[in-house]
Parts: sequence; structure tokens; C-alpha cells
Amino acid sequence: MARLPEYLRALHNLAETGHETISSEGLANAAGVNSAKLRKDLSQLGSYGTRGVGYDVGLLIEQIEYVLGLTQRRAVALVGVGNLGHALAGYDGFASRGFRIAALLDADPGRVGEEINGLVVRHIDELPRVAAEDSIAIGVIATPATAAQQVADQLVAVGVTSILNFAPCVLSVPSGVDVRKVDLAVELQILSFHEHRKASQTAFPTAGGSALTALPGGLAVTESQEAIGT
Amino acid sequence: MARLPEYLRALHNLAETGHETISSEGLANAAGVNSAKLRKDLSQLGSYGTRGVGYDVGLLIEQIEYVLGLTQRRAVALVGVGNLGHALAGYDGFASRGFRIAALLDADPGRVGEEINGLVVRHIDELPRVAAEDSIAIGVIATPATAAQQVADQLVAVGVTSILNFAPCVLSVPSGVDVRKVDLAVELQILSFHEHRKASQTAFPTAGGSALTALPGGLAVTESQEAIGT
DNA sequence: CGCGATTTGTGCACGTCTTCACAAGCGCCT
DNA sequence: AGGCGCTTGTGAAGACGTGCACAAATCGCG
Ligand SMILES: NC(=O)c1ccc[n+]([C@@H]2O[C@H](COP(=O)([O-])OP(=O)(O)OC[C@H]3O[C@@H](n4cnc5c(N)ncnc54)[C@H](O)[C@@H]3O)[C@@H](O)[C@H]2O)c1
Ligand SMILES: NC(=O)c1ccc[n+]([C@@H]2O[C@H](COP(=O)([O-])OP(=O)(O)OC[C@H]3O[C@@H](n4cnc5c(N)ncnc54)[C@H](O)[C@@H]3O)[C@@H](O)[C@H]2O)c1
Repeated sequence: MARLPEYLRALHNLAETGHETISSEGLANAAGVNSAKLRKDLSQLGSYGTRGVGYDVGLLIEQIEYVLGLTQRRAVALVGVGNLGHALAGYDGFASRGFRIAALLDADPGRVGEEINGLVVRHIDELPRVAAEDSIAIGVIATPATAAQQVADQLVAVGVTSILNFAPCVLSVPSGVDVRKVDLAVELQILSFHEHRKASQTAFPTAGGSALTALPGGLAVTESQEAIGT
Repeated sequence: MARLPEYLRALHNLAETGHETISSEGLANAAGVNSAKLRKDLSQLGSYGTRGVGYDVGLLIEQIEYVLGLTQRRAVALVGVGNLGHALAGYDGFASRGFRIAALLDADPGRVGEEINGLVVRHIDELPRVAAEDSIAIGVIATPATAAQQVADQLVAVGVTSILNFAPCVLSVPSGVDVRKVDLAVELQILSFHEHRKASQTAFPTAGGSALTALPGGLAVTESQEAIGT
């Protein structure tokens, strides 16, 4: 489940604040989900909670980290060290969540050789050599959309089977390769959509606005974080 | 639907390459979804496709932009101009997707006054004044997690009802306020999970690995982009 | 040792999303 | 004008995710 990382983060917070056990309701609250959903997720792991007590925080962290494959620190190659790439390269939050940025790659000769956070930017053509040195588990694409497909092909060619894509385009990859996409403009547009709905609802409380805004049954949106009561 | 922005991006690409009409299958391909799903989504908009021909690209763009509320350019306030905030502030991709960064805010006096992309960083305490000048539609939080809740409260206090949160924490907001979260570490961990599954499957083709990796029915993950044929 | 408080694990029902498959509609060509 | 091929729109079935509600299990305490 995609909620496991969320639980893991909440658990780490709880561990730091000294909790040794946590009830499903407490953890569900910290992760922002329904407690029944959380219990069902955890039971899928074959996880051992104790009835009447709750879950052992340390044990649960171990279990989730094992299922997520975080027992080994995975090496990440970051391609495209521009505006966004710089921010990612300088981010220390990855290290604490089980990842290690192993290589920075760019096509611009002007950027090659630059040092960021103790790591030197290398040319994209060195990707095969980089992959041979460090066994790269995940490739991150932070290049313009026009270059993204080409970079993806190069990553696949050297054996990378997981890609995180920041460029606003769909990538075509062989089956067996996983691609996840992060598009900030999409997130903003979804928020804008909700704004628009809210505005048109209050503007025409009786008539319900135009035909386009009065959609039958409303449009479902994959929730990112539900509202939590004041 | 959360897929509308994806369709919109694909449509803009098609418009630039000179297409005037597009079949559901063509657009579905460009957006990386099933064609039946796309048709059902579009029919929900009351959209006018022509049977035997397809959809009018220009008209469809107009319709989707209207539904998403992009007919007006929405003002965005960015709070936290650090590592990530700099990248976001310098990103020109927002302007072309219907948004305008109207204000940059930070709590660090050392950052206040800095100019990025023609916009001066102002102090977070000026938020009420900023909100009064520009009617802020969306707030973006790029502060450390420890400050995120406080910033969210401040945004809500000045009337912002849509928040995009980059900090790895759940925000508590009144109902009526929408929060979307982007957590890169979560994305990487989901990829890591898939890597782990792939690895354990190939390692033990007969036995099926340990009890924990051989989960009954497999764990579902919200797809980010499905694999597209070679 | 027994009882009550508490919390997990899950059966079940419900609503939603997805996909197939096909009828209806449109334009083009003859 | 008529037929043919192509494409949309949608009905229906199945898969899936969600949340309630409750039985089973455990601990602490008298
Ligand atoms: N900056 C942001 O905040 C932001 C936000 C959302 C999305 N994005 C997306 O992220 C991507 C990168 O954005 P950016 O602002 O960093 O752009 P940028 O132009 O600043 O950086 C792109 C980098 O990629 C490098 N590059 C180009 N072609 C390459 C290739 N074939 N191989 C390797 N490297 C190559 C360039 O040399 C450059 O350094 C874009 O697709 C953008 O749409 C950026
Ligand atoms: N940098 C990345 O690539 C990256 C990636 C994923 C997630 N994140 C998350 O994004 C957030 C920001 O990351 P960063 O690397 O830019 O951190 P950063 O420390 O570089 O920047 C944080 C900025 O927020 C400002 N700030 C702190 N408290 C504030 C307050 N109360 N009001 C207004 N501004 C305040 C600070 O002055 C600083 O400028 C963090 O939560 C981080 O976990 C960052």
C-alpha cells in the first residue's frame, strides 16, 4: 500500500517522542487516516499488534522498513542538476528516509565538475560507468520535458528499473520498469478546481451555477490529505 | 477528476504540434490512460466530441480550463524560500499552467529583501497585508516540518482555502480548506517497495521468498504512471 | 483467579472506479 | 442518397477500496 511510508514517518515521530507502543487510533490520527483502514493495512503485513495494548513502535518500524525494502540503503542517481535538481541534491531529508544520492548527472558541460553537497556533477554519458560503480536502484529525472524520454531510455539501458519523474510528460518504458511522476502544476490545478467549485457553490446557492459547474454527483478527486477537524 | 490536468497538458502538446482534432484513443495514449476511462471522464464534462472524428482540441482545452477554474490566473503565495522554495520561485512552468506567484514569504530576516525572479521576499508577518493586496487563492508551504502547522494556521487565518504542502507532516485544518501534500521521500519509498518485490520474486522463483514478501494478493499501490509498451 | 477495560483483527455491506463491449451517430466516398 | 468505416457515449459486470461494527484476545487489578 502507498500509505505505508506515511505510517513509517508517523512512527518515527512517535519513536522520537518516546512512545514505545501506539494504538491503531493514535497512529491513524498521526498519519491522518481512518483507524480501521490502518488496522487492515497493518494486518496485511502479518504484523503483530497486541490486543488491549497496541503496536510496538520499534517492531512496527522494522517490519515496515523491511517490506519497503529499506533495510538496504538504496542508491539514487539524479539526472538534471538545474533549478530543481540543485534543491534535491542539497536536501538532507533523503538520507534520513533510507536513500543515498550516489550520483549527479547533467548534459551541460558548464555544470559538469560542479560540486554540490560533497558530490561532483558528472556528464550524463558517464551513466554506464556510474551504474557499474554504484548499483543504482532508482533514477530521478529533473531535466526539461524534452529530454526526459531520452534520459529515461538511458536509465533503463543501464538497468535502472525504478524512475521518479519530475518532468511534465509521460514516459514510455518497458514493462517491469516502474515510473512515478510528480507534477506540481497538476497539484495546483487540482486545488484550483476545488477553489472553483467552492466559489461557484457559494455564488449561486439556489440555481447551482452553470451547467458545467453543476456536475452530476460531483467529480471525485484522489485525496491527498483529508481535512482534519479544528 | 484528478486526471483532468493530465489531459490538459497532453492537449496543449497536441495543439502545439498542429492537431485540431484528436481521437479518444490518441489522447488517452498521450495522457497514459485507458481510452474508455478517458471517454467516460470527458462525457462527465458534458463535452462535445464528434463521433467518427474525435474531439476538437481547442474546444476541449477551453472546457477543461473552465472546469479547473483556470480562466482566471490564480495567485499563489509561497512560504519558505529555502532550498526548495528557491527552485519553486524560479520555476517558469507555473505561469504557463495558469498560476502566478504573487508573493514570497519567509521568517528568516536574512532572507527578507532578497529578490528572486523579480519578486522580493517579504516577512511572514506581512502575510495579512499581502493577502489584502493580492487575493491569494493558494498557499504553498516549503518550510521545515516543524513550522508547517503554524504557517498553515496563518494562511487559513487570512482566508486561504487551498494549501500545497511540501513538508513531511500532516496538517490540521478546518473543514472547507483543502490540503494536498507532496512528499518526495514517500515517492522514493514506494519505488523502493517495488524494487524489493521485484528482487524477492526473481531471487526465489519457486519458494516465493519469505512470509513477509509473499503477501496474499499483493499490495495495491496508487498508480502514478503505468508502464507503456516498449 | 476472575472480571472489566481496552484494543486488535476481520466479516460484511456499500459505494466507487475500471474495463469491456456494443449500439448510436457522424462524415466521407461512391 | 446510401452505404461503409470510424469514433463516441454508455450500460453492465466485475474488481477494488472503505468503514462500520463486533467478536476475540490481552492486560491489569482486585
Ligand atoms: N524548478 C521547479 O521548481 C520545478 C517545479 C516543477 C517541475 N519542474 C520540472 O523539473 C524539470 C527541471 O526543472 P528545472 O527548473 O530544474 O529546469 P532547469 O532548466 O533549471 O534544469 C534542467 C537541467 O537539465 C539538464 N539537462 C538537459 N538535458 C539533459 C539531458 N539530456 N541529460 C541530462 N541533463 C540534461 C540541463 O543541463 C539543466 O541543468 C523540468 O521538467 C520542470 O518542468 C521544475
Ligand atoms: N529541498 C528539497 O529538495 C526538498 C525535497 C522534499 C521535501 N522538502 C521539504 O520542503 C521543506 C523545505 O525544504 P528546504 O530544503 O527548502 O528547507 P530549508 O531549510 O532550506 O528552507 C526552509 C525555509 O523556511 C523558512 N522558515 C522557517 N520557519 C518559517 C516560518 N515559520 N515561516 C516562514 N518561513 C519559515 C526558513 O527561513 C527557510 O528559508 C522541508 O519541509 C523539507 O522536508 C524539501
